[in-house]
Amino acid sequence: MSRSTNESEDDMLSKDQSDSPSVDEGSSGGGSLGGGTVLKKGPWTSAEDAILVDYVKKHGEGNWNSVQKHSGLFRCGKSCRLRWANHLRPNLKKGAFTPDEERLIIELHAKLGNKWARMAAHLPGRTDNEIKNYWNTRIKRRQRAGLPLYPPDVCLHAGNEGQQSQNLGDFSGGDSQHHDLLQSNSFDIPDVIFDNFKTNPGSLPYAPPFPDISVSSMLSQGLGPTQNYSFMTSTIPRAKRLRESESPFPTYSGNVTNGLTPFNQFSSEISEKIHQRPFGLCGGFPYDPDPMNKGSTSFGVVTAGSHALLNGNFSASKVPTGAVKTELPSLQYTDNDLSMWANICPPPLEGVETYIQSPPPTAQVQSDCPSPRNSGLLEALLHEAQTLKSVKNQSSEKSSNSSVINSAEVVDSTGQNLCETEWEGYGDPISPLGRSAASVFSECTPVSGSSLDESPPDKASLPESNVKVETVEPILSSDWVEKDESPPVDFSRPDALLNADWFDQSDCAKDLATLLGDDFCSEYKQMAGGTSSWSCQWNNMPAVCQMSEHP
DNA sequence: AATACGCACAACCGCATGTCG
DNA sequence: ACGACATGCGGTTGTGCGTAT
Repeated sequence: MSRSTNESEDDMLSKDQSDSPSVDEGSSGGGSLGGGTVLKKGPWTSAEDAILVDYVKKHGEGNWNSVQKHSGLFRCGKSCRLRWANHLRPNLKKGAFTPDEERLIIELHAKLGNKWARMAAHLPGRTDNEIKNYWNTRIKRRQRAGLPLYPPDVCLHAGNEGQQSQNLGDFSGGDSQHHDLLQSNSFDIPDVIFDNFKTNPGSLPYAPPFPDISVSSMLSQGLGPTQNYSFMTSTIPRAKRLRESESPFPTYSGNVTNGLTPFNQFSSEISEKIHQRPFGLCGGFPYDPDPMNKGSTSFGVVTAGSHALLNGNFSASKVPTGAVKTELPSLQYTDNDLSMWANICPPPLEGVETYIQSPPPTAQVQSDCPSPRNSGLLEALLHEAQTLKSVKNQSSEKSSNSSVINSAEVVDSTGQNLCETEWEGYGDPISPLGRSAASVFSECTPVSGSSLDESPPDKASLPESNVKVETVEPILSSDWVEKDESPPVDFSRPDALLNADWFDQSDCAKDLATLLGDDFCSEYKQMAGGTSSWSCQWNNMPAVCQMSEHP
């Protein structure tokens, strides 16, 4: 931002002032108005800026097309508006982004996706173009380095922050909000959430045991789980954020104690975002809903913005059927994409096993399931929660991992990819929520080293064939770590699959490891071995989506 | 010193949306 | 309801600078 075209523009100034602007059709070319007037294009000169500023002072913003008429500027209204908004507008903040701003951008992008204008609304003095440029260069850098787009703690915060922010009002009108965000210096998870979760240590960290109640009714009644509804955010343990403290991203250690209820915040946003971002609260993440992209391909759904690309884990064998954009964080589904949900939505509650065993879900379950398309994101959440709940119930009814093994065997016998089905059990691959666990892994993998942006990926040096799950030390619970006991398989945890014996031995495990990336494994190993705080995080995790008010 | 490359930035373009007659 | 117009937004491209080779 420090760069200014004015210096070079000044050189052009004399020329532009002496020459008719209409003939400036140099390298930048020129446009023409209907009347035959050739509109100038390319860099703005100081003189033009002055003219535009003067015009705005006199006439105010707006009526950009009349600028050319009244001010003599040979610029189209669009160009004038852009110039004003990005450079001439008062209170514009110039210079590099501060760490706080960078952090906020990341947070906002995690929430909003490529909604630069909305993000800019949270960054006083910054323009959408600035933010966009910053982000684009940033993702290029990270993409090149094979790093996840978001710092792990951002993944953790994103949903929560989004929830919090909703109580502060709509984004569009949320000047107060972004001030709060900036001033509070607190993107941390409210401690109240963690405290709450301590009372529910057995609850699913990312598998919300939603009660069988209508989400829409919850919305309509304005009630819902309060502090415990932090579903996706809590999938990223705090330990990751601790690691993040070593990153160039500032670590926000303050506590958000605004007394707001995340669910209320969330729910208030749902209706607004359902259509534009069916991915939902965490849909801002450019996560691939399907960690392996298999669901996408198998159902012919293009998951634009698949982060597999960004992570360098993209498999050529899984090229989506459509055009793949290298970056579409907002992951907005097309109607076609959404329409698929109705066909792949597993039945609630008891349907998981059936769902897992069933070959193509398309022919399966749909009737009872409120599809995200039909009923909105929250219903999708509910659906997933129910699915997860079923999984958990199964795993608890039987011995810790037998149910999944059975499911896996069944699936294997049907020829369906175990990994796919297993992950589907945690979320529809195409569902906007399907990213819940796996995509978090791929996206929010903690990054060791001192720089998230610069540190090269470890995975690059690891041959895929060497990816063995047993090399990945499962996230350890501090209890049995100290006791040197074999940990029970807790399928409520994303790493449970890696810990399970079946996983070690299955071919799909290798596939999964390959698809998730070696960094997934190695970093989990790092987490397990590098810090015990990670293991503690699961125990202290907020009861994701657990509604204490609705046991 | 010359070149290639990456980065940051500015600006343009196309499309979507809103407003008004 | 419809079309024209204005505006906003996001994606993309062009350009200059700094740095590495």
